[in-house]
Amino acid sequence: MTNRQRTSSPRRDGVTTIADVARMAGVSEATVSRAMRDFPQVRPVLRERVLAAAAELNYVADSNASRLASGKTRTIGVIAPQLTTWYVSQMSAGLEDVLHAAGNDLLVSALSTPARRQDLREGRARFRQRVDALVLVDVFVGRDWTPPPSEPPVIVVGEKLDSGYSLGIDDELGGFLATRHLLDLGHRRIGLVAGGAPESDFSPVSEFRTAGAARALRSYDLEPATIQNGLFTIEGGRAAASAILDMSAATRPTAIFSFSDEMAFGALHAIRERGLAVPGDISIVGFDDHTVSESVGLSTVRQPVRELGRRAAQRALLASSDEPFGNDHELLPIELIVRSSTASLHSI
Amino acid sequence: MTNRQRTSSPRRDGVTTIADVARMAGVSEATVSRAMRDFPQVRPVLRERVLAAAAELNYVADSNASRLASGKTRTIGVIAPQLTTWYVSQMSAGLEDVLHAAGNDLLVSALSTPARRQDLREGRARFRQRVDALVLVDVFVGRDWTPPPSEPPVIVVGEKLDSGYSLGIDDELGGFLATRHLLDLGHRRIGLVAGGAPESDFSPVSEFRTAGAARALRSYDLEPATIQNGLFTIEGGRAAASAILDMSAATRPTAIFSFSDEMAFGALHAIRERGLAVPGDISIVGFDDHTVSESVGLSTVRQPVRELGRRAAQRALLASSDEPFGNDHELLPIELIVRSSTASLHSI
DNA sequence: TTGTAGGCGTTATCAT
DNA sequence: ATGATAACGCCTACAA
Repeated sequence: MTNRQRTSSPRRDGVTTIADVARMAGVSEATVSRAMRDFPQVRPVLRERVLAAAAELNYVADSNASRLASGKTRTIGVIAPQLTTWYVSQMSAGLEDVLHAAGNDLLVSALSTPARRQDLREGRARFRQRVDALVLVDVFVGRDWTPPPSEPPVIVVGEKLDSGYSLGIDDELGGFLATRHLLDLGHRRIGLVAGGAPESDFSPVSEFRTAGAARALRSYDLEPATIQNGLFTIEGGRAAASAILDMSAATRPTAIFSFSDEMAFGALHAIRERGLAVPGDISIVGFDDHTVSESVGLSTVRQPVRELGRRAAQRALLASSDEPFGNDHELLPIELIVRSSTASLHSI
Repeated sequence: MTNRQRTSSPRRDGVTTIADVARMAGVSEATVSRAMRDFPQVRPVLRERVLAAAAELNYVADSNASRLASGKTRTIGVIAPQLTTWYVSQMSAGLEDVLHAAGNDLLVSALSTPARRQDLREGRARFRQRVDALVLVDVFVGRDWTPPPSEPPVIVVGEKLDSGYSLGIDDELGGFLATRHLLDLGHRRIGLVAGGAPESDFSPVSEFRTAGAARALRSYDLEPATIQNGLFTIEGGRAAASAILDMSAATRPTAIFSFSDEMAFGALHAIRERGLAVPGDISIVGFDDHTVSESVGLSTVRQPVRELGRRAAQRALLASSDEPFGNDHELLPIELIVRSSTASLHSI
């Protein structure tokens, strides 16, 4: 006997369900479901009636229920080491730009410890089964990594993957451009402020920028005067610059290439603290084109971070659909921006 | 006849369900559910067996299903006008700090248009039925606003609500402190760079900071020399400062109080573009203590943004539980930080 | 074009 | 302490 006559009022306080709308519109739940999702086959009359009823009742589909039933979450997750860096916040904004337009949500998480990174590698990711795709920003999984099959598709930003989808910029080229700029200005002793987690080695990003710098220097038969780890933080940049400024006058660089603008801000601080002038006493070029860089006149290599976020989102959306998942590494263009923090060595 | 014998293999590719674990551990689904959630009543032996099976099968509960069944999403949403500001990214980091520790997720969204703000006011919020609580950052709903009953509980950051829970800082005091600092240095013509959306009036934040500035000025029988809208962006700050610098020498302020550090960065740029020096020709004090402010020597009023985020998260968690929802406005301390962008008028 | 009804995977209620 | 089993609210074959 199937007369389990549904209690007509929703159990939970005042939340209207699809059944309420169906009743009010005088159609079946299926029709409501279809009408709400703009399925073409519903007759305009009915669609109208359903929409009106839904509006009247202030109805929205319970996303958990839809997800359970459909198997799609309409949610993309983003994971980054820290949420406070300029880079990550630009990236998130770019992601949100397109995800929101596509009716998807953005779930964010910081990946603080290396242990958690390990989890990720092994398929115990944070957002497992909660997202249709995962965007990894500056979480360096290793280029040979392949997401476990139990995981949602992954888009990696900032590292080139052998297989799978990744995107970023040409870091080697960026390192080359920044360094050549300094060489063109006559600098021959150039210090590098690289970045990476304290326990780990440098990040792949740093590796490539360093390689690019080395390539530029090689044409003059030179090597970096020093390489410091600035941890990609302002404070780290300051410490790194301090160490550089502590070098003896004979070996101290006349120019610094900082692998992020934020580290360059810290370096500028250290330099000024010592009463030195930029670019009078020392030149400095950054990387990113941080929103503040123009204001402080920092020469830098601009990368289109927000656009990177948008592309990543588009790719994530694609990956979350049934589309066959492409395998490639997309590169966005970068550009050297010369401002007032770099000057000819001879003009000093 | 109820012999709808469950197909024993999961329908979707390779995803293990609670049934798989139950079978492997030789217990019921209910026990698996309880063991996984650390319910006290499960015998240690069984718990072990379940956990082992779960680990073996790499099982994690499908969150949509749990949510549907339990009615709790274990997710908090945050909505802000833009995601790229320093303030919002600090806030998000603070939220994530505590949410993650509590096993909750963070859903983020930008609230770009005023229309959407209207939606929010009327209970058509973006994350309706997707989150256990909503944190509104700098989304000014009006102090008399009360969330519609159909909505999740709301925590408002940056605006004091008559009823409901809100938190922030004493903006009036902040405005007072910054302005008194300039007055103490001998400045008498002080320009304000306020903020607010282009179409709307100033934000409540700006209102209060302006009021604080006015109070400080009043003790000298003064008024602001000018008030410009810098839109809380770097570029807006630059434009606002330009407008101020265009004033005739007789009326041009000798000091600027910018309602955010980011606008101050833009202002610094505008000032230096004209070949003017800070603080030699003009003093400037900001608001926030942006991460970069120390590097550029900007005097400012520090507010503990990340901590604000943490508190908001704690409150959101509380609100999402069954706890009765407190009604108050929590204020966090602020502090004037004097650096090198402000100097005595007479030392010029 | 619309309705019927059987899942989706988990939690919660009730027995035992 | 454990096990059945009915929700939870929606979607999607399939039938009409």
